[in-house]
Amino acid sequence: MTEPHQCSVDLRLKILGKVPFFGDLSPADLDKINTLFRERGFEQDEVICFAGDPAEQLFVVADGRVKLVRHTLAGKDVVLDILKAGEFFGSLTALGDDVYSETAQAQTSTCILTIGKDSFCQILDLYPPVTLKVINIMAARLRTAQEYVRQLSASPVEARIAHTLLVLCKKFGQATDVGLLIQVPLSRDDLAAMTGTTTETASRVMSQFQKDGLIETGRQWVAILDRAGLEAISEES
Amino acid sequence: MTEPHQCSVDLRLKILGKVPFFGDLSPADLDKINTLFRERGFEQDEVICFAGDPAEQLFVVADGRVKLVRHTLAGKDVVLDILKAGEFFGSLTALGDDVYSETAQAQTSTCILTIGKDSFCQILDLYPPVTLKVINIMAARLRTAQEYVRQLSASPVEARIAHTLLVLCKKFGQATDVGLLIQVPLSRDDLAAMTGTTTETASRVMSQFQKDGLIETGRQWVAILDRAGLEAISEES
DNA sequence: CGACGAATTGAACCTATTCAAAGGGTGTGG
DNA sequence: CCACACCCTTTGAATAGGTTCAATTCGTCG
Repeated sequence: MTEPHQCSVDLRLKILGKVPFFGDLSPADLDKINTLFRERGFEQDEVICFAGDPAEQLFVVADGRVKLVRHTLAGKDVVLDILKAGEFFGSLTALGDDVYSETAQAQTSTCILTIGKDSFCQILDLYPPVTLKVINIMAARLRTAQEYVRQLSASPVEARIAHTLLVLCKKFGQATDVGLLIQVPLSRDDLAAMTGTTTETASRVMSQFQKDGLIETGRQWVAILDRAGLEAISEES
Repeated sequence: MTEPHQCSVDLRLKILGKVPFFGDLSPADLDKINTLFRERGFEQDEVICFAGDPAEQLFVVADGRVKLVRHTLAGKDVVLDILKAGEFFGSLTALGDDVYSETAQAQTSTCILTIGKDSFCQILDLYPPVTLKVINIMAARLRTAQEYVRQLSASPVEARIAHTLLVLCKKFGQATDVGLLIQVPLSRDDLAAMTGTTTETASRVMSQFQKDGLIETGRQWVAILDRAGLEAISEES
């Protein structure tokens, strides 16, 4: 059931074209770049790379969902982001004795394209506009992380969960007859790890949201009914 | 007393050479780049750029300390970082409808070098290695921000304050006869805003640390006496 | 249908916040 | 040079928001 994904060559090209920093390249260039990537499939819950391992690869999600996690000594994990097709993770440091700073785990069955950091540097050399885009994306991610910090510092749990739901909705939302369904298997545990709280508290808040008619939710799924309502809560404090 | 700083041309070149992404350039190149920068002085507490303003400049700290702050609706500020000479902030997005995501405030009297984002893009065009370095620095900052997130999510106040003191010590510490003195005017308010807590709690924790012989502290200053002790606390949880 | 993992709910507990008031160092003006 | 005022800091007591631990219910997959 959860067989590792495989992608056709066509799909690979399409995915690489969707990667933000390759978007503007010609098909010929994309084709050349494509040859530098290898492909690997991962089953659900399988770990793609471990925090602390030497960082030698850059990964691009071709299909599926990937969860970026930081571990703590006490075993309380923190989920930093959930990625979809076209997004990348792993080593972005051209050189240095670096290790992966977070663990990447397949949240669904997944297909990943990988490239060695040397090859990636070659690409940057060959296509300067790509480099600029990479900087822009890094800047955007930095801003997101800082916004995350602000929320953790200053907002109560309710607001953080509401905000997280909205972010997920924007990224993974799909209109259905039960509202905007978030296309990610999302447990209370995951949600807690994304908002810096506990499973129980996440559950309580979600129950309340459901009672208030803001969302519809069940085992590993969430649908948003009232975006404006969630926005109001997310701005509390 | 708190006159805006001015820098000599020599100092400017020295500072620009210290900026991580210009470090490897030849003196001639540095000189050329220098002409693209303007200089501005700021007094203590003066705001250099406001969060929300159109982001058109990149700033480099030439002298002094600069505090990066995010504001919340409730007026509870969050301090994201404190910068010293050679560090940069402001617009790093080459293009787009962007605004500054945080307010930058002079924590001491300060000299700042500024460059328009177009000029900065020119530099990136001319010196590809600079671009790579920028990516590396962005990656490092992203990692730092994510570590910050992890701490806020998973560690108690004591650990976060201990950790912050260690980070500041590493960056601003100077050996004196009262221990490693942190060369930044640091109020309990600032510390609270850096660790996502309140002034009162920060004060209590600092008092306890002092009682335990870990630090020596007073009005707007801190010295570290026992690094290992703080490290032990920062790893709690 | 049965069993396991996920989600819910309750109650006690605890950390950190809030509100309030008092103490101290610094720098300024008389 | 001293005194006052201001701001930073400290401390206390009450409160609240969230955690923890434990038990139960629910949903989904095999």
